[in-house]
Formats: sequence, C-alpha cells, structure tokens
Amino acid sequence: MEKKVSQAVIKRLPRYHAHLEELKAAGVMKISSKDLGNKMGLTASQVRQDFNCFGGFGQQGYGYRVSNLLDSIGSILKLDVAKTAVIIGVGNLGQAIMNNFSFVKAGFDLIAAFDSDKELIGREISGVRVYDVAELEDFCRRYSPDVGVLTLPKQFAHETAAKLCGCGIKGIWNFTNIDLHLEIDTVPVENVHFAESLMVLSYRLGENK
Amino acid sequence: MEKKVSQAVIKRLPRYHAHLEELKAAGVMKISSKDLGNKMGLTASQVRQDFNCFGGFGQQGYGYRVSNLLDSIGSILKLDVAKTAVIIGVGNLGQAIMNNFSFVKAGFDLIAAFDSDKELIGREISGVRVYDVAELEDFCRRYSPDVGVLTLPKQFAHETAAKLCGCGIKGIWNFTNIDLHLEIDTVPVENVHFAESLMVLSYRLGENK
DNA sequence: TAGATTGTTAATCGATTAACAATC
DNA sequence: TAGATTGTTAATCGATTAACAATC
Repeated sequence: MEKKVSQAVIKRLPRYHAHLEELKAAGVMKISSKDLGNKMGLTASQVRQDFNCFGGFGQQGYGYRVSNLLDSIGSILKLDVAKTAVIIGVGNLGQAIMNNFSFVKAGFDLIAAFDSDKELIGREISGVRVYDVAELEDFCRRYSPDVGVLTLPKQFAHETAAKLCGCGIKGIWNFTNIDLHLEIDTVPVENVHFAESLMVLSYRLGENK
Repeated sequence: MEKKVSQAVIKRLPRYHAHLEELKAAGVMKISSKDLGNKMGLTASQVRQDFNCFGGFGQQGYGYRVSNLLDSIGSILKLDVAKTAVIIGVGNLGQAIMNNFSFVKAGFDLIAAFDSDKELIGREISGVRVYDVAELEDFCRRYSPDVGVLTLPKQFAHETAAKLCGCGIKGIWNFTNIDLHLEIDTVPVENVHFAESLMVLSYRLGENK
C-alpha cells in the first residue's frame, strides 16, 4: 500500500544510482544529502524528499552509507530481479546495442534477437542467437520474455508491439521514432527518441546568445 | 525579450512536430487543440498554453492549420537553421547513428567523424569521412562545427568534451553514460542515456501487478 | 447569425524548497 | 554533550487544468 511515487522522482533514481556507483568505486563510504545534491545539481532537500518516498535510508547526524543506499535504490528499480529481454531488429542500431550495451547492469538477460534478413538469421551476436522474425510469437509463448526491445524500421513497430503484447510481454523498450499506442495500457513503454533529443539541443543552441 | 519558456514545454515541441508531420503526410489540413491533445495524450488546455508561449498560431473558431503550425514549431526549434555536427567515436553506436539517423531532419549536416582506430581512419561511412581523432581540434578550429556528438568510450568523454568546448563548440549530444560537467556552462548538453531509460522500464514493469 | 474554438486569465494541483524538531 | 544531518512538515513556486470572453 505504497503512496504513488511521482514520475519526476523515478526518473532521478537511475542518476542517483550512477552517481552512487561512482562514489562507491572511488572508495567513498558515506555521503550527506548536501554533498550528493551538489554533485548532481540538486538541492539537499530534494535528495532527502526523494529518498523518503521509499522510507528512510539515512542516519541522522551521519548521512547515508553509500553502498547501502546504492543497494536500496537498485532494489527499488528492481535491478536485482532477474529479467529477460528479446530484441527485434538486428540492423546497425540493434547490433550496436547488442555489442555495447550492458543489459546485465539493469538485471536483464538478452535471450534472443530477431530479424528478417536471411544473412543474419542463425548468426550469433555478442553471444545472442538471431532468429527469423517469423518465429517471434512462438518463441515468446515458449519463453515468456519480460521486455521487447524495438530496434526495427518504424513501419513495423506497431504490428510488432501488438504481437508482443498478445504473447504476454511485460514492457517495451522503443527505439523507433514513433509514439506507440498499445491496446493494453498495463504494458509500460519506455522511449529512446534520438530525434527529439537532437531537436531540443537545436533549440538550446540559440538560448545563450 | 521573450519570457522564459519552461523545459517541460520545450521537451514537448519535438513531439508536436512529429505528430503534425504525421497529420500533414495524411493530408489533414486543420486540427483543433482538442483533437491534437487527444492524439498525443494531452489536454486541449495544455496544447493551447504551450503554443501561446510563442504567440498565437491558431484561428479562433477554426483551429490550427497543420502545415502552418508545423513550420512554426520547426522554426522555434531552429530546425530550419543550417547547422553542422561532428561525431567522435565510430564504433557500433557511432556507425549506427551515421547510417540510420537523419541529421538533416533536425537541420544538421554531419561534416566529419573521428576515431582512433587506424582501420577506420580514411574510410567513408554514409558519405562522411572518418578522421584521426588527433586532428579533432585542428578540424574544429578550421570548420567551427556547431555540435559534437559523443559516441566514444566514456573514459574519453570528459577530455573530449573539454577540447570541443575549447574550440568553440556550441552544443554537445552525449551518448556516453556519464553526466558531463563542462567548464563553460553556456554550452548545452543533451544526453541520451540508454541505461537510465532501461532502469525506468525495469521499475515500471512491476507497477501494474 | 450561431457554433466552434482560440487566447488568456484564474483556480488547482503537484513538485520543489525551506525550516526545524528529532536523533545519531 | 555538541555538532551534524536526517526525516518530515509547512511554505513557495511552477506547471497544468478549468473557465470564459473574444472572435473567426
């Protein structure tokens, strides 16, 4: 019966996590809300409010134990829960993600890739087998992956997302530059829209004139 | 002497732009704030407030002319201003972006790529020449690119960003999973942090239980 | 003209910041 | 104990929504 945590807070959690990992790697044992806020460009007050959405992780008069706090945030984000993912679309972007991105750090095991290109089907990329996209639904029904990663051409995004939802996918990580409208609104979609990001940068280039 | 427009509004502009492009492509001539809001999951009120940050684009009793509004938003985002970019790091991700991403749609001309890999230097990828990263500063001083795209390993991100700033770069599009702290705070940084996005998805997977 | 829909002001809601008692 | 810093409540600020007069 938790109170609803705002989107703004959730979106800051991964940043806290990254900064705390950095601190831990640097051998820092404790940190105050003031110092952490400084490092991240937030107020101490906000840092404390954020953490208190999930209960007190700190110690009055002392601060927060870095490795404690890191674990707590990781656990809120469910990074410690084993999850599986499949990727659909093994073009440049799909391969870039398969080769460079660490799914493991977020608790994900990438168990399969799908494409329609005969050249790719049957190959392995970073230890992940590429299957014919025609087998996607069979595979999903058999192995129930948690998340589908969409790195395919955008004209196929909607139908593929619908198929995944039909097979019980639990979330979609969308790299295509469209807004997905799913039938089932219990399936969360996270978007990585390069174009939007570059357009915001384009706008901001002019700001400091 | 414009009033300051909030970040929240700016971040919605590219979405308006994308939806309006879709409408235009579908041959829709006019749209009301109500219909556009519906399509995008916003209230009509918010749509009108957003547009009125920049002056009235609509016509009372009629609505907004799609192609008009599209152009106006494009112009606010400076998509119609010619800008140049260079990309630093021609690994999987860099190549994926060079091959698949349309810089042109945001008004950018990608004029050069840089890497340290001798195999890549001298090659052309999607019509863009790859130079030795040792030549980065020379190149920037000569050609004054507007934006630097960071797709290199994160351990080199800070020093490279600093060099770019030293050569007068106007903005940084950062794909490395670190928060950049620049000397010059007039240089905007836009981040595309895959890991943060996947972590938010990880969190949200559990929400609808 | 009547209907529709904007532009804009006012009301509400939510998120951030400030303040301070609790306590390590 | 005194100093530091949290947890938490109250105050402020900003963003969203509602309302409605203006007008096409």
